[in-house]
Amino acid sequence: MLRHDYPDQVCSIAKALEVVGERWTLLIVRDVMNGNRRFGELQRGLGVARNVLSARLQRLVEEDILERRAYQSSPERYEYFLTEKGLDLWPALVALLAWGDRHSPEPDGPPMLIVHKECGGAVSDRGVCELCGETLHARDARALPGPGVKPHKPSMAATANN
Amino acid sequence: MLRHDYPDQVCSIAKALEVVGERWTLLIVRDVMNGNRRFGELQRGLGVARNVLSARLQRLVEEDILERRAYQSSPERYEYFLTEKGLDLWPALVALLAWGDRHSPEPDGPPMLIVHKECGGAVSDRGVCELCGETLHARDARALPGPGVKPHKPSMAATANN
DNA sequence: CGAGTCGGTTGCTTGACGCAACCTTGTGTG
DNA sequence: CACACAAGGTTGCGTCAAGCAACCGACTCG
Repeated sequence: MLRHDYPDQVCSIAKALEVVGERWTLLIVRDVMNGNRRFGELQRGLGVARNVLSARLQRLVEEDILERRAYQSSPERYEYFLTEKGLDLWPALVALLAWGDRHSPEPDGPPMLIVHKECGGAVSDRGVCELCGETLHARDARALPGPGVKPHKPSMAATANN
Repeated sequence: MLRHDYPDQVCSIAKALEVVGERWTLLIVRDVMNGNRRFGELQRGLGVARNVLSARLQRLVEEDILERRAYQSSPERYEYFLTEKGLDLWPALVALLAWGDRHSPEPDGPPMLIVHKECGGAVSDRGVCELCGETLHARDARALPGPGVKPHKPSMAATANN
């Protein structure tokens, strides 16, 4: 994505896409939601160029979608966590995931499942638990590897905690 | 966005973004949903470069998200309509719209409102009517200019029919 | 004391995007 | 009949973001 702004667009969809519409950004948010918090983890998991990942993380921190916290000093090492604003992207991610599952299905089934932590029910494209009917948020759900998953990427199974 | 694919990513979010994650694509879908069906309308409304719009429309037709229909011949002129697959992006657009509204609010209120056609109720970030509680789809809702709207872009008020 | 880890940065190359000009088929205007 | 204009693109070119590999500083481990 070149210039990441959409001038002359007053719509909130456009404003949202100015931030999260850049290449890799939404996938970074997804990975952090799934528990990949460190630069190296994200880089290996996504296969994104390191300089691009660096730029995205910086932008996401600036936009208050991620928070950078040191988890050790000397040398300083950092982890990235989702803020409330970042966690709030969950419904959009769930909607995109459901769309992808519906319209370009894997032969063996979806590679990633979202389930309600509390009752284990599947989560609908609207982020609603299909078992108990509750409207869920990021912290209420968990990602699991689905039947269509290929090997090597266990990170998908992690929990969305902050 | 450079190469629009995300190799090594088996997740359905990544697959969805391979198609609709390109710059302009989701805004084109939004505009078509709002009744802008022609090349010139889309180009003027979005301010996108004509060659890029051309490429996006072609890709969207290939991906079965849009359908290209002639509305006259000699000279042949075309309109673009959403397929079921395209209409099915509605929940994702609504989620992004709601996120944008919540986290980068306009001083005068949201520039675009989504309402349930049948009862006029506001639509939540999950695409659910807040008045009657129904879970909605693209055809059940309509976009209206909101209080924060600036002049010149009446197209937002059009109806989502196919 | 050399290799590896972590979290980046730097420099170079590639290719998507923005812009303006042009094209084709047709209508309307003097 | 010439000319302007509309619609729906296509073409060519310059620029800037993305991809890639190499490097760096601080520290640990064998």
